[in-house]
Amino acid sequence: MTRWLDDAQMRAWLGYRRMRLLLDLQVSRDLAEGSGLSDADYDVLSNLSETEGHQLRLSELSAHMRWSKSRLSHHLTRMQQRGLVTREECPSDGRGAVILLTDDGWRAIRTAAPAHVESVRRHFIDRLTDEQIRVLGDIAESVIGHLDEVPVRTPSGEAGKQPAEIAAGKQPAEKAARRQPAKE
Amino acid sequence: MTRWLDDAQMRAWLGYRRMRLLLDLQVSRDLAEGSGLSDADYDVLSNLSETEGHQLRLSELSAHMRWSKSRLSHHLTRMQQRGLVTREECPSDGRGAVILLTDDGWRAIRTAAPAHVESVRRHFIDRLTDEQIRVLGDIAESVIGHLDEVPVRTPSGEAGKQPAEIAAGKQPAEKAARRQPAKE
DNA sequence: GCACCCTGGTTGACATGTCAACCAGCACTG
DNA sequence: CAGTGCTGGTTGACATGTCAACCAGGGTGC
Repeated sequence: MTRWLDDAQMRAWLGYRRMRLLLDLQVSRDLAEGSGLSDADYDVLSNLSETEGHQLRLSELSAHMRWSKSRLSHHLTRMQQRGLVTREECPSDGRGAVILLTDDGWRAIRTAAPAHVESVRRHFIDRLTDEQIRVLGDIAESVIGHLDEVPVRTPSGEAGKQPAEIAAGKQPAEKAARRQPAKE
Repeated sequence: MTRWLDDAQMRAWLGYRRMRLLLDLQVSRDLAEGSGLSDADYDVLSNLSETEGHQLRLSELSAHMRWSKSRLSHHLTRMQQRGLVTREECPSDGRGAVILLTDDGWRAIRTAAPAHVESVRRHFIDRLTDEQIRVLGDIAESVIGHLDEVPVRTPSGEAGKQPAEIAAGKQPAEKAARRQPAKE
């Protein structure tokens, strides 16, 4: 006996789906036009830019982004060809790969960030009330909290490794303390 | 002078991004495992299933889904090979293509729907309070209302053709009035 | 040190999405 | 009804993502 959704639930779900469709489309388009970076590029750069030394093991990056290693590896190859990142051997683990943000990569994301935040504001943040922003934060926290427990689908174990942290701003860092633009 | 996001705004934006990442991943995985349908398949079938006669012009479908005609055409070719839909000439316009839901397609979505709603509930709806659901509906409405005005990016005009409608449940229809599972 | 297995990462084949070129059919003009 | 141009849709080339196979290096037991 299926428990279908009632009107309000349907409105929320369909609304979410459509918002997602339109919002992400618009924001990535703005990003790409303004900086030549794709959504995925920005995420990668943003994660790297936040770390100590602008570098991260491939596996750490993939775990945090929830990307498969394969996907990340492929994507890094392309970003590497564009000079945004480089790969280096890992000193402590012969198999490992350390991903390094290049100067160009660092410059790219710092340049892209302002317009990106502006875009996020225009299409999203500035359309919401403070109250809505607060509630949305709560909603995301609940949903994420639940899903983060679901192990990442891997053949054998290695389950829920990610900290339950939700935030962790993502931006060219620097501007210190107050986190900035970012995305996922 | 960039107006960076403050803490609450950052929490909402990053939360949204991460929720999106995890939630959509989980829901599509459930869907695929349970029914062999991809997210995209489900959307297409769902839109067709709601129409009079289970058919739609390709262009109407693409406009409503906000997919490019190219993408839709490619996807339909694959779905056609799997017997979920068929293409027919349009009687009123020699160039046109009418997309038809096949019996198999209809059966496929009706079969998939219950588990899909269940999945949406488990990972999303049931984790939220009524209040949160209401506010999320409002949020989506605002954001979508704004974005729907932005014309679909096409070489020449044909701008904002889509009705500003947000909802329009998406489900195997039938169960009449009260709309059901669905997804964008 | 060796057998054995697990882990980190890469790779190739294939699925899916994007972009631009293309083509046939409607529509308007003269 | 020829000329012109726009529209609906398809196609091929290429970008991106997924999946499974593979491989080298690390870790453990002996």
